[in-house]
Amino acid sequence: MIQIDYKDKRPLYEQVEERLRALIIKDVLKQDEKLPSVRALGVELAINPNTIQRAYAQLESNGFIYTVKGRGNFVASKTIWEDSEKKEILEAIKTAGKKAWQVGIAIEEVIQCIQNVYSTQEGGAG
Amino acid sequence: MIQIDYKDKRPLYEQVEERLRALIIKDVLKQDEKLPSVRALGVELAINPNTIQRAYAQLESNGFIYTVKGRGNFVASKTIWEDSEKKEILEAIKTAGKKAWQVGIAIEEVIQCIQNVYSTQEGGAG
Amino acid sequence: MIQIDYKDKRPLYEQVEERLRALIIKDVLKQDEKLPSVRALGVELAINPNTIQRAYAQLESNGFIYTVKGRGNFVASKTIWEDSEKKEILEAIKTAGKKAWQVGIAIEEVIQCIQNVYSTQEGGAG
Amino acid sequence: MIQIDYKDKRPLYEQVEERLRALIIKDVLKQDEKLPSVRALGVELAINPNTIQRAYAQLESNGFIYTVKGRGNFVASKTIWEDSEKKEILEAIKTAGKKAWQVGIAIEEVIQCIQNVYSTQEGGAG
DNA sequence: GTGGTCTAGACCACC
DNA sequence: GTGGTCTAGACCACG
Repeated sequence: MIQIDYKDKRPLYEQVEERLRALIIKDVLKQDEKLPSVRALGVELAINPNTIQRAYAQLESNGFIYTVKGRGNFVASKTIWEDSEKKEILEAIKTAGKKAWQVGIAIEEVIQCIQNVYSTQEGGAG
Repeated sequence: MIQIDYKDKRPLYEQVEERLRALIIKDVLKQDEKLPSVRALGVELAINPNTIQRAYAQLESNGFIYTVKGRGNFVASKTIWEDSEKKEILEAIKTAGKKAWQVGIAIEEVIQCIQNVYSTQEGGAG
Repeated sequence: MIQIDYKDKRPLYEQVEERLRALIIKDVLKQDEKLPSVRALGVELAINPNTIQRAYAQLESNGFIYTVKGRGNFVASKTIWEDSEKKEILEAIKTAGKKAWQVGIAIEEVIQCIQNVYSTQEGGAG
Repeated sequence: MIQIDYKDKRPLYEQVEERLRALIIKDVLKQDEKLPSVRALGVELAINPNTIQRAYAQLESNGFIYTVKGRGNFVASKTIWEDSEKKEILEAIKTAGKKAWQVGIAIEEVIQCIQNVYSTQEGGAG
């Protein structure tokens, strides 16, 4: 399902969280679909279930999944996280843009870079 | 000179490093200008000199400052870090752009956002 | 595991770093093998764990090992450092060769010296 | 006469020593020629005379110059340092060669590298 | 138990 | 005075 990179310096739970969030955003995991249990995913990734638990807790508090006691974890509706996620990403773009301006990168170069990304993604994945 | 945010969860030395790097990039600290001594800055920020030392060491190994034993730390020439810094920033923009594409933000909105940043910066500071 | 030379004037962390790097290069420490913990090696060498920590940090930033918080330090893949290491060594040979030329050592003598080293190594270890 | 690089991390006195040693080895400074006084060189390089003094002391203890109280410092005879200098350089070549062997650099490549240095030097300087 | 950060205080080399 | 190293001891985050 997902892949752990032990050479990544971030904590494991953060990696698990990021990977799952990506799957949800890309709609690989559909709304109301059940996620693997903490134990199952723990076994699959050879990771302590506590670590998986923590990743799930983060995802829940960010609105990406919801938990039903005794049943498991399920993908939440897009409507819950979509707006805040978009806002966060635009914020990141602003910050990066500011830095680009500071080191004197021309706006044309930045826009060119963005257009490259979009055309590559649409061509490669779409 | 700089300000520490104790609510920030990143390590102190990283904050100090980031703040000083920003000052150097914005050309507030000019080439060959002397930085405050580790002890002086330590006192000013109420931080242990060792922590300042670590920040300076990082800045040096990234080419932003150079150190002369017994004399102090000085701002290095732009030419040393300029290229790698630009590359890093464009990389950040790519990453952010990718995420924007994934959550379905239109490219026009991203470009609009960038243009806002540039016009604000040029008007406000330039 | 390794040996500290207190007559050596270089800092302790640099010695530790050098010794471990040598073990990695010689393939005594294999890829993904776990290094001793900072505390354990500190006890073994009668050195403060912070000093070991610094050596490990340097090795990591040079790509010789990778660190997983809460797990330990592990030997990285050769492919990461191999090229830069080779370049560095050839640079050292150039510098030494230049000096040899300056004091008037004949090229034949230098080559003879190199050949001795290689035949000794291949006979003694290989 | 010589040039100081403030971005060089080695102590100043070591740089001064190295530069002067190079001039002596290359025979730019001939035997029994007078070196500038510590004060004069200090002024020229905008360096504390104590630092120059230390460099001269090192050069003297290594046999490259000799001091006559009240007269100044003079270049010593080649015969004094030539042998030890050669030995030291060959030692450096051995060490570098050993490292080259360890990372698997072919002996042909090392020899090629040496030959390049020699032909370049003889062509460029002679 | 693992690494990572931080402090306080010491000592050294350099200028 | 400057930076650089080292120690001892503490606390935190991670698994």
